[in-house]
Amino acid sequence: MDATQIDQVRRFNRAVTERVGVLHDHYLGRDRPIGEARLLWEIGEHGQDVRWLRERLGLDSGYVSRLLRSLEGDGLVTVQPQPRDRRVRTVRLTEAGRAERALVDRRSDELAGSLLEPLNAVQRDRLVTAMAEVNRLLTAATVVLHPVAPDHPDAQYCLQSYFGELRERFASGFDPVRSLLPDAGELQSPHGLLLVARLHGEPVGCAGLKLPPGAPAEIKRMWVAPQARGLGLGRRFVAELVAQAARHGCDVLRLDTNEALTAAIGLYRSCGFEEVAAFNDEPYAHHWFEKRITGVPPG
Amino acid sequence: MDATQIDQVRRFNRAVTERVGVLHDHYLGRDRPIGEARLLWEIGEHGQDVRWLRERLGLDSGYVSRLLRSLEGDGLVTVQPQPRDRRVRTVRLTEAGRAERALVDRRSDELAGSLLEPLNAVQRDRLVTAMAEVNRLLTAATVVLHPVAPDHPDAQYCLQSYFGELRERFASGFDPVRSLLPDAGELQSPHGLLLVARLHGEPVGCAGLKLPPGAPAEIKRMWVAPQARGLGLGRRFVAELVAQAARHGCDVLRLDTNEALTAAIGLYRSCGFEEVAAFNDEPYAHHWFEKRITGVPPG
DNA sequence: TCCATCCTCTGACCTTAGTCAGAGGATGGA
DNA sequence: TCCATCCTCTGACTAAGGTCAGAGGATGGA
Repeated sequence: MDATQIDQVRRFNRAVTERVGVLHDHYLGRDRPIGEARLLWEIGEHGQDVRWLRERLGLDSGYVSRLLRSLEGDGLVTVQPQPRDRRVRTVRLTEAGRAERALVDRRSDELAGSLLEPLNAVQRDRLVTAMAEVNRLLTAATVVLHPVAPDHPDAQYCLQSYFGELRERFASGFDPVRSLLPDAGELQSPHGLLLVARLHGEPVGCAGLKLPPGAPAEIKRMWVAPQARGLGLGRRFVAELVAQAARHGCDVLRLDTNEALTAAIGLYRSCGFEEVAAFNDEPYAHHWFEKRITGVPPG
Repeated sequence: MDATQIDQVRRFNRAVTERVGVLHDHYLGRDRPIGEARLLWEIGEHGQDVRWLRERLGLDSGYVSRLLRSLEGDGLVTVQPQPRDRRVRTVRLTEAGRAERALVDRRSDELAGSLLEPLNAVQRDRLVTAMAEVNRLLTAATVVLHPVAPDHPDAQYCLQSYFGELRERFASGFDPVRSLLPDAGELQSPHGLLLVARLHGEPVGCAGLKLPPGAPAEIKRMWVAPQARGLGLGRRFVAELVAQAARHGCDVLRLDTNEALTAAIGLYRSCGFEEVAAFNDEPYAHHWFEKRITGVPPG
């Protein structure tokens, strides 16, 4: 990360917060405070529980309540107790609220249009392409990795999704019972660890590391949610597990994988893993890989 | 401008205002309101007049005054009358103010770093490249074109810069008196027009159009400031002048140019101009171009 | 020298965007 | 049935970020 890069990022931040930011508020907040406009937007076509809105926008309950009273006063929303749990209240847009939301929507379109409008076709294409790239990489940078216990709900969600996907993709199907699965204890300190990747708090991937004493460390159960693919998350998991294994004094990292997982195989190769003879009798494995990790620089 | 593009721009706006915006405030406003932090930043190392600051940040004079009193109270700035005009007041950073500004600077670096930090080297390169592209094109989209009178200060600034540049670049030098220069009246309605391009209010280019009755329209005095090159501004000028000429019922647009202006010659060719025989005896011209503009679609 | 204009400042006022403490109804498990 | 807990709401309060009108000194041209 050199100074030129930092500098470019700063120029970008300045340009974007000034231009997009100012326009954003200008277009969205034309006749109501942007707090209300955002709330109106998040309520959506089908309504939402108040507590979901609070969570989503990260606002104080008293404040949301006041914003809702204001929208209610303008006849844009109705608030009613949820039938199933009458402590919770559900907000729904009225006809007028729907129209108002459509207006906000149209203004967002106008804002986007005002950025593209002065440009010619070639420039527009380039701008949109570059924006998509920035988006993708900012999203990638927003993903955080945390070690969790294998029985944590987020871990369970990832592992179940992982098994489900293996079932679909393996030619032979997949039955966890037949596989050499590390049990919950094996992916916990001190026998190993399990990382979960989260994007905006939602789990979007996992990767386990087995650290058997006196034997090479082993990557297990690496999975990336479909919506988080293309962000370089697999590579980041591998880099992190390499660093963790090195920290535990391992000098070899290995793994087994199924021939159906072509993207994963490509990833391992490009991360410097080399194919070796079978080192276990995992019935679902077709390929075994190994990488020497001593002296691997971190990052 | 199709719906997919609009959609991508909206996704970009959302991602960037949320992520960069939130981080921005978080880093900048850690111990003082961001209004003050911005002001501190804009004062800069060498001080600024109060009225320049007001202009630059687009703030009310009373508000700026109050912010300055607050910074003054914290011992970060001193405000003194400007010697040349004692109505104007000049703000300067104190030693403490300089230190505080350096802190803001460091935090901006941190913010930029926090966006890059989770990425690997390849991703960082790509992100920085894409940000530069977005920056460039957003800047291009921020440039506005306006018709002005040739004696307007902004027009004069551009024309003088243009002549100065010709003097340097032409092998034979350049003396306005020897050239077939359209006089001020010729680039004004109804005999023609002069466009000035502005970026954040600063003039960054000009382009004139002569509309002689019964003769082809002619492009004159097209110039783009060095800091605004690479934004497609020349092409935009040409497109706008084509549209204007067409609106005045012209079906042919022509121009002459000097062999030293290779970028301009390339631009004219790629805009569909074709080289023709000399149609005037401009002493500084080596190439004459012409373009049929009837039925040219706008934009 | 006078007067209109310019620049800055102050006081009064406002909205937005919150925070915090506690009231009060609804729920669910003991 | 009771009680702790959950969810929402209200009232009281705060800071930030302004706007507006007018005061008052400085300036410059007639």
